[in-house]
Amino acid sequence: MSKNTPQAIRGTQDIFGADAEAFAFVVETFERVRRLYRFRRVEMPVFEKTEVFSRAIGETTDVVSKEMYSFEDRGGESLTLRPEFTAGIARAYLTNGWQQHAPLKVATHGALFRYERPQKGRYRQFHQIDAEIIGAAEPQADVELLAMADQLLKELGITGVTLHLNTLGDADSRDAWRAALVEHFRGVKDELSEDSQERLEKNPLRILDSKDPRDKRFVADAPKIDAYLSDEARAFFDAVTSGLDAAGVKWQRAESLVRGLDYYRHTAFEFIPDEGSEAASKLGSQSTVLGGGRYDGLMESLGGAATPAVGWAAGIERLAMLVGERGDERLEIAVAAENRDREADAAKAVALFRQAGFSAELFATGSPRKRYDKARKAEAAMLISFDIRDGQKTHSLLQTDPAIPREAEALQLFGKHWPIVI
RNA sequence: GCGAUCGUAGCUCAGUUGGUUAGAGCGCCGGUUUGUGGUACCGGAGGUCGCGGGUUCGAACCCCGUCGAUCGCCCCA
Repeated sequence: MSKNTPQAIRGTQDIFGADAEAFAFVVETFERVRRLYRFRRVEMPVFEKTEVFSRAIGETTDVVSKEMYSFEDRGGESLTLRPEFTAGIARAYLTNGWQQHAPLKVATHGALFRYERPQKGRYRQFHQIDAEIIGAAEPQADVELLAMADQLLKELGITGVTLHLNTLGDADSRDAWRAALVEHFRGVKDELSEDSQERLEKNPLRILDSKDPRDKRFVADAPKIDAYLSDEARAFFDAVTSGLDAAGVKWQRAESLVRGLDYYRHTAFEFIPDEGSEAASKLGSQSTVLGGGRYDGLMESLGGAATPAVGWAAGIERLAMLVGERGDERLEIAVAAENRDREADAAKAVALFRQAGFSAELFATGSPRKRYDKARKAEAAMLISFDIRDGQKTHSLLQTDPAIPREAEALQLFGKHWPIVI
């Protein structure tokens, strides 16, 4: 590579080959499943006014305080490349009067941006699929959303991943629990890890899933959310779990699962690879493959009326790492021109096949005597060769197993123009 | 932001305690062989050894810096 060639931006990816096929498979499967659940497709802007994210996600979160790609446009307005979908969708809901469609089920996918150090399963420009139900207060909405996530993972063929489920309660429950946690950990502050001492001020809930052994001792006997749940919050969670059981969605309770963003209430969940599973090793140190929850307070933070909502998002790259190798689709027909004077015929044949809906590839460059071998390496279901031998135009056909559907049709089409010799 | 490992041909990698003009396989291009055949052989193109400085008679190799990649911490999808 010339030193004159600009390099790609750190943390961006040029996805190609098997990785690109796996990526496309994830998106295609998502599109199919979201139609099954009647989620409507939305397309969203890639950037928004910065305040859309800072107000919705929370000023003190890492995402807002240090990971946003923000810049001023020519009018001096602060804009930000979306670090997530939910805030932008909430803004669109309010801006466009989508209340008229409530309860509204929407789905989207695309690129997101976060300024972080890249590592396995983690990029500065990454991609997510996303599903939201807005304007639905009932636990059935949570159940439907989770059932869709569960079915998606199954249809992707992903195993060894389990739904971890928790409730953060309503606003009052969450605040009371938070206060109790702060009190509990403040008593042993000096013995906590440095990170957790900081978390005590910024985000005490996060101490619960600290990996540091110094913290784990105190996490075990920390106050549990269950003791602070209001009757309504408890009934809501019970309805979600029994709904999941009825829908056949396997789940496990994760009392210390909290989600990083400020707007979550009630249901919070993540799909996480089982420890020691193949999925876990494929993902490196990234664990969450799909995560989300209920965000009943978010619309108000953007100046809208209180609107209950639930949603989730999943990293396409992470899912793609779990779906395994997906090669290119098999070439149906390879056409070789083994003589320069047959190149026109070969090109014509390829055009005919393509117009009839067959995938076809032409091999008519480089040394004529090597074109057959090149065509052979394409491993097509059918190989047709044009040549001239002893002054006679010849056509040969090689078929390999398994045969393609419509094989007879392809042969007939070819036979209309050239005699076949087998 | 912090830490560890790594940068040699388009790709995967050799390269001895520092010692002539830097190598292989694959791929690419050409030629020969085979002639219903994924063969074999021959040849060719392609590298300021990431970049900059230092040590040395001499650096791909040692030292410093820098850029990049990978993996981990934090956090997250």
